[in-house]
Amino acid sequence: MIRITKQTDYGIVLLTHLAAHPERTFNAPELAAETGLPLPMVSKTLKMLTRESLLASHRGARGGYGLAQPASEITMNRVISALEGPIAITECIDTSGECSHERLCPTRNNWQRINQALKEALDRISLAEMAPPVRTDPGARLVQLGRGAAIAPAA
Amino acid sequence: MIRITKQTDYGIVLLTHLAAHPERTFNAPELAAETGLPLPMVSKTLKMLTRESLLASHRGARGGYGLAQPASEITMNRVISALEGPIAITECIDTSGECSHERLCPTRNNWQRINQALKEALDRISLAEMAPPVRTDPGARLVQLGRGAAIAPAA
DNA sequence: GGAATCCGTACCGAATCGGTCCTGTTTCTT
DNA sequence: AAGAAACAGGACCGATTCGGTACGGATTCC
Repeated sequence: MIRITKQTDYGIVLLTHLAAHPERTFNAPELAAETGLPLPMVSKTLKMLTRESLLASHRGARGGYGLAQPASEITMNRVISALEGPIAITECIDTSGECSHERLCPTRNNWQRINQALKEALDRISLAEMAPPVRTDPGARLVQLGRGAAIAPAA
Repeated sequence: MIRITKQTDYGIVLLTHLAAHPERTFNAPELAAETGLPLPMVSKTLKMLTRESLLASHRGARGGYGLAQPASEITMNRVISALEGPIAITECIDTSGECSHERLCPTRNNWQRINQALKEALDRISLAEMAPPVRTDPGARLVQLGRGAAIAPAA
């Protein structure tokens, strides 16, 4: 439910990896190797993030990718929006005029309310917060089960 | 992006319709007619909402559906969770043990953070808030373009 | 007993997703 | 100046999911 695509998952993994090494730049094969993700997907995802200006790219030999901004200034809202495309639609959201269900459909405005709530929630989380601090205290170790990508408001 | 399915959209339309007439109960054909939605889908959606105990059903002749609880006590989190299924997974979220990416994947825990943020955002919106109050003041009329179902954190 | 109504489930076409590949274009190195 | 390294942009394909339909069964009212 309210699931993000695998590519978005990949994107976040890549971004956090970049955020963890701000001094370096990475090319696509390096990132694929270091994250364990399939190269073609990594490449595709990096392109997309660059187009949305979350990443800065450098072409040619010795080219590569780096964060376009400090990780603390990149919000998860921007990341997810960039990768999942601008909007998800059910039919009539962009038919910015009449709608045959108009009279039967008073919920329209309240979707904006939900949109807004989710948007704000994601805006409060920065990429810097997603990249885990390097833990040296063993007692504070977190349980890490694997890569997950569920956004589940399940109770 | 982070899109809900059409069925969830339908479900919310149906629930708000029910919430707007708490005294009545409706059978599936009535709801389909009054909301303008296709009957088979309406039926399917109502069943699902019943199974998740958001609706109370009554079988047999003169049967029908009604809200299982007051609209103010039903949160959008519950509604969406009920219709979109409990969880959306990318591979290894339920492989509750090892994960081959374990060392490469420090983001796992932070997904919980995002999950939690979205969950809380949706928990703050009740069904009662989605069903628009009957407006008698023309000056306060809202612009209603149609049915929409985008959950877009686009900036 | 019959009709109305909900319940479960199987099924199908269409769209989207995950993934690959190929052909540019740019830039560094020698 | 030439060639290699790396990004850029699409086209393409199989598999899954989504939107929608249909049918047989169970339950309750009249």
